Amino acid sequence: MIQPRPRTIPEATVARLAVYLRVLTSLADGGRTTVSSGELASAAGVNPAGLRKDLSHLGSCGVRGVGYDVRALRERISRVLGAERSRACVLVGIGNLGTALADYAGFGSRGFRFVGLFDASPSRVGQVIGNLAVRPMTDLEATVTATDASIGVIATPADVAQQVCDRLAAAGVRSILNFAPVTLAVPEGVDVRPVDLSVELQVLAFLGQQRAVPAEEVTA
Amino acid sequence: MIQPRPRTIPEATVARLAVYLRVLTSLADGGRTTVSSGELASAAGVNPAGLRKDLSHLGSCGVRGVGYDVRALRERISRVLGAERSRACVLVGIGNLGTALADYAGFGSRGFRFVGLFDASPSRVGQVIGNLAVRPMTDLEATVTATDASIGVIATPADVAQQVCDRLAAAGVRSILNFAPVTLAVPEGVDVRPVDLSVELQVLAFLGQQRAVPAEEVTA
DNA sequence: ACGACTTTGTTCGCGCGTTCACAAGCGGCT
DNA sequence: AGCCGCTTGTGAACGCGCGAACAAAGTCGT
Repeated sequence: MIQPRPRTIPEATVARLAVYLRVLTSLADGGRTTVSSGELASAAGVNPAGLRKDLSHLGSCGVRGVGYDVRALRERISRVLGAERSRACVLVGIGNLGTALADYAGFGSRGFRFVGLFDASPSRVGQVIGNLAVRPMTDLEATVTATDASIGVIATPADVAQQVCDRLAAAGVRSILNFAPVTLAVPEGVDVRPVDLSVELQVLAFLGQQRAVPAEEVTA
Repeated sequence: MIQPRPRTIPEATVARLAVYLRVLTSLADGGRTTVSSGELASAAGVNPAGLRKDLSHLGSCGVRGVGYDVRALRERISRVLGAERSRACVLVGIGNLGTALADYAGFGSRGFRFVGLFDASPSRVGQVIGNLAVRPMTDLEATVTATDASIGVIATPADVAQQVCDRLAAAGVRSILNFAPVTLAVPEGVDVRPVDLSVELQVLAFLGQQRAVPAEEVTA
């Protein structure tokens, strides 16, 4: 009875689990103690059957005829995602976006804590955000090593993102969240998750325009 | 010769097309005139065959034995995505994140222009970002109507995001990019694209942790 | 205590997206 | 002009994720 579950959870499911976790926390704050899959699915914007399948990946935790215990489910998802252990993150590029990220309280409650903020501009160095002072780029490697940070966030201009990425990877960071509008090249064993705001907007715009034209198609 | 192509492009392909567009622009700026699929795929971080299939959705545009003409391909993708026409966007919530979005020059070059910045806080109203002044929330509907804005960006705190969303939808906005960590409910015909930074971080952290444990699995 | 209702957990079938592999086509060289 | 090598475009197989339908199970009412 060592490994009752397959150990592999689809990436799409993981992303949804994080959403469920958010919704469950909100429900718990509202005083709810149990939820049905239908209700939770509606709150998360997904299909009820899919939600149950997602939850089945982490073993049975619901009660038939009743639903899920909000607190217990939250606890279990939190454990599976590893959100209970605090993860050290470093953030490079303290512009408006970097400041927003450093300031965002939502990270702390999800198990992420910034242990270093870095910027190349001397005018930014020394500035305090949250309860952390911005440090010069020269301190990057030492901080990563000292804090054993496993996650790096890149919020720099595009033209320096690759070299920042190289330094992070060389320092031992294995996971990188990249907000710069470039595709990063990384060595084997490091994964990058790109978040490109222009891409998001363009997809959105395209879907909107595609939804608008079918009238023309009918005329053909 | 009315509709030589199927008219429907998979959403995943659209997202990648936006990336190709970015890479092509970068290549054009570097003076390149032609690229092979392999080269472009490597620069975009995807499989060469997949890239060719993606490109095939918009008709043949490459030359066999040579590759793709950088400028022509860029032009065609740009046209398909509708990036040539300027789209009016409104942005609600001018905190650090909102300021970062309003300031980001990359949107303009991709066919998006902000026509209104809104914030509930009187202290923010009047502040000028880019070349636009922040306006009070009361002006929201009038601005959307007057500019025929089709895209709304929500960068507000979570607790007001839903009501902002409702107002945008009621005013005629059909596409919404949501940075607030909540799942928005929208009427039929409106689509929302959520960008939740906590979710991104959690997925990244989970993949990293999942990659770290298989050693334990070997012992079993 | 028994029956019926509610809700979970799972299994099946479908459609999509991705990947590999091959044929067609074009340029360059002789 | 003809051949060769390179690259595109497409067809087919594979795998995965998604959605719907069914059986198990537990609770509430009588």
